[in-house]
Amino acid sequence: MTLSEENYLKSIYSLQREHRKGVSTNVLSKYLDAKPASATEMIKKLDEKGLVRYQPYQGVLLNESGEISALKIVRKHRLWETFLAQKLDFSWDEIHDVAEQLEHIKSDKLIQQLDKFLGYPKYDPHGDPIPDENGHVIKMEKKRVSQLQPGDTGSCIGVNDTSSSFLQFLDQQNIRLGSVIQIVNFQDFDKSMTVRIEDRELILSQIATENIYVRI
Amino acid sequence: MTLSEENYLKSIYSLQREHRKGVSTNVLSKYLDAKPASATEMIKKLDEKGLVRYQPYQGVLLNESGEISALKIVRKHRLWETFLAQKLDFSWDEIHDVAEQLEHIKSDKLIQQLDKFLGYPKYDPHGDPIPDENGHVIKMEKKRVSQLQPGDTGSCIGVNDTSSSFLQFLDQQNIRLGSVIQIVNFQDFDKSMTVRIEDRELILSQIATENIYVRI
DNA sequence: TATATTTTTTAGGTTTGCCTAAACTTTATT
DNA sequence: AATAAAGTTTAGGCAAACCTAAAAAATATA
Repeated sequence: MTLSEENYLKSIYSLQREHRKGVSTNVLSKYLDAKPASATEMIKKLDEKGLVRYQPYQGVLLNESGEISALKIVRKHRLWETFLAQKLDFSWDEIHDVAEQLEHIKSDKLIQQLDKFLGYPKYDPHGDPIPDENGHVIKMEKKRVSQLQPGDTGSCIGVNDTSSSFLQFLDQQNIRLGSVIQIVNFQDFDKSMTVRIEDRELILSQIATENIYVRI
Repeated sequence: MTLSEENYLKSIYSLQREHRKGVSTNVLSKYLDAKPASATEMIKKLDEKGLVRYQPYQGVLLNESGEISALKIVRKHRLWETFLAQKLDFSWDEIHDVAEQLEHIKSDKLIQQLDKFLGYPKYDPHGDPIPDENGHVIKMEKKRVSQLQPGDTGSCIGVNDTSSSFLQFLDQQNIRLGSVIQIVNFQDFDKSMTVRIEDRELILSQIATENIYVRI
């Protein structure tokens, strides 16, 4: 499997959660920062290889073998993220780009041994579950901070936006994995929230609250 | 720099030790398992980029900036080899292929942190010196076992042949980095040697003695 | 030295993955 | 329902890195 094929599979995997009826060419190409024509081309290739279900104009979804392949890449990505954070002291925002490269290294033994070396972690540094060797993932009940009510409390388990500017913002505000977030109140006019983290209060914009995941 | 360019640079670096007047298209293409025409093409590209000195029909050599680039790749390769051997329990013969992939990952911070994590090693698992950040390498006086005389003693610091069959043979014979090898005697008819390693004697063929490096 | 052999380069082709522009479908609007 | 807008596909190109076959240069041999 080529690097490009792997990237498309992983992208379709991420997008099909929110696009249950099919990931459109447009959405997929935007996600990958490519043109729609390129996406169409690759989708057709993956379809011929039997990794996706695709009807022209109707979007694309992974089939069973495509999902297995995608989960293998996700597993590698999350194990490498864990390695970078735990062993090499990478900060949240520095992790992504490098893991994106490392996930394409081809060696079963490498991943096995890395998993062992890290102590068989269940979650990556963003709080996302790491699929096991057979592609099984722990299902988690994630909520966005924006879905909480004043008075509710949750602990931070991950983010949606992984842009480095957002991750840097979180670092600056001392919001990290496991941080306990309590909703103090909600401003209707701009949908921002005042929250308490550790012993101080701060205001998070709507954009911010929609991009932080918590477990209650 | 593309993956292919990096592979060519690294290959020229390795080959120019033994081909001081210039690495020929033929030698280079064989080393990389490609056709001579492909090598010519890439050499011309590297020449245009100012990384090598090249005269048609006269072979190719790295110039200063090419050497710096090559040493950066060698540094990455050897650090990854060290990681695989020390932290992930890879055996000698399993290391090479994976390091070959890992060496192309682009991230200065990754290499810096990896170096630190490994405790700033000076030598890789094959006994080759790891260039520092500025491309400086420790020069070592390596000898082949075949160059020793009966009575001489050396400690194993590396190998020339890195084929997995040879590395497996060394594993089986318990010859590893740091093993102390003493020459017991030399058979003239087939140029094999009887050597003592730890507390037992064994016979090494000419091929074997030519492919094991020691420091005296 | 002339010729044969080997090595190297050039010319032209292939595949992968991207692109733009034009044609075609689907969806939204009036 | 007809038309406009948006999204998708097709057609034709391009660059990188490989290839084969033929031409050209260097080296070896008679």
